[in-house]
Amino acid sequence: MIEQLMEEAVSPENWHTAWKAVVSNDGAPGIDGMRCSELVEHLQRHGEAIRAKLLAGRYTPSPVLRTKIPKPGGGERDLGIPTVMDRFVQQLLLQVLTPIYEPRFSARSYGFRPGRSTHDAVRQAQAYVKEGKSYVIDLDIEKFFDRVNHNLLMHRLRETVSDVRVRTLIGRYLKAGVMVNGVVQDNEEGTPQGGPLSPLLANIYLDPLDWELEGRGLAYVRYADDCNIYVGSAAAAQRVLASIIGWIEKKLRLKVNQTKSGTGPTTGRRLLGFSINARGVIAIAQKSMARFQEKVRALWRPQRHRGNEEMREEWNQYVRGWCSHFALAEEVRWVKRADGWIRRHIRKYYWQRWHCAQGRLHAFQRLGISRHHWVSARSSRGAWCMAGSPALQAAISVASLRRYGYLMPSVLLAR
DNA sequence: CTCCAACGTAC
RNA sequence: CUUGUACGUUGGAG
Ligand SMILES: Nc1ncnc2c1ncn2[C@H]1C[C@H](O)[C@@H](COP(=O)(O)OP(=O)(O)OP(=O)(O)O)O1
Repeated sequence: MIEQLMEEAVSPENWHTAWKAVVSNDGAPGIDGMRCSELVEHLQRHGEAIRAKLLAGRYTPSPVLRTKIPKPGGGERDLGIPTVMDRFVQQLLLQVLTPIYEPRFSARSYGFRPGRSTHDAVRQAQAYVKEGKSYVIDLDIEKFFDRVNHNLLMHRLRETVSDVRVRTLIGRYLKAGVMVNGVVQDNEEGTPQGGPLSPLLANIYLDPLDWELEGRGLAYVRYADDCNIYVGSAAAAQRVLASIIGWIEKKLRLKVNQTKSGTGPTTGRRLLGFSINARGVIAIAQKSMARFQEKVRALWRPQRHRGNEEMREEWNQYVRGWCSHFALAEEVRWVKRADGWIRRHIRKYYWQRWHCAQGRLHAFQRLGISRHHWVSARSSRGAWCMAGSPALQAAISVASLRRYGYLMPSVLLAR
């Protein structure tokens, strides 16, 4: 059964879902310039030949296309974009390897895994803090995907994947090379940032780290290369940090990113866009909040070709998505509670761009919301906006977020 | 539960 | 012409 993994990979059903996945992503072409929309035709024409090559273990992937994108924190990310065909083949492998590896992975690993979310990871971290482990060792690996060691990874794969064709194909993908400015270069390490299989390979590569941490009885969560270990004291944190860095460099042959990694109280350190204080309250991390504010300002900048209704719609869909992720944070929960309360008392809501502080003040006073729960007119300028679904829920004062630690609900006039 | 579209976040 | 995995929100077809 496990000997015929490649047969399973090229089965009609797997073939079809892999094709669906690549086409629905609708990503950019690789070095051959073939678009996702052209994949259907290509598979109809060469599908059988490709299937035969895969089964014979004679398929050779193309190099990936090097594209640079800016990272949120500054710096550049080197993407490696495989051709649409190679993304399809990797998708075939991903779909058969995932059910094999999923049950073997640690329960504390959350990144890139089906059925596991950032929320699950943060809630687990919160549980640790509530147990009194309010110091964290935050480990981040330097250029993680780009530095994955081929030999080590292939050894890992040998332990669980018996089908040689699958293993050699993965090996070829790792060594497929990159095209930079039209010139193909060899690569001796790394798995491409942009390969459908890369996230799974990354988890396979870091799997021993999970077992090492669990073996040491440490309380931790891991999301891709971002590993957070929770301990009860600053001294323990320092001790564990040094020891784990050594282990990672020796056993995993990876460098720990010294600038991103460190130890400290959980308050002020960020985990997946959140921060957790000593009492276990989850808040929006400063960096994520800053990004949000930046985006809000851009969204609200008046533009000629953009009408008011259009702006409002754009804003609503952005905030809906944003709030769905940060719904775990206390600030957003507070707004939602306030919204429920406001809904019960007011039928009509109003969307406004510029401040109208007096009107709001009166509205709040009529509603019995006390003064310290809202913002001064000075700090609110230009920053009032509506949160949530088109039906509206509450307004948020971006300017006051950090000062008060909560999102401010605001209510408004009739339409 | 599967699939389609739009959008958001994490890495 | 910005790739990938995963999760989530809204809407739609079964
Ligand atoms: N947009 C993306 N597309 C594809 N892969 C990504 C993307 N973002 C992150 N990854 C993958 C590849 C990264 O090696 C890995 C960890 O991300 P991240 O820690 O942000 O950067 P990095 O480890 O490559 O560099 P560094 O940590 O040194 O800044 O997750």
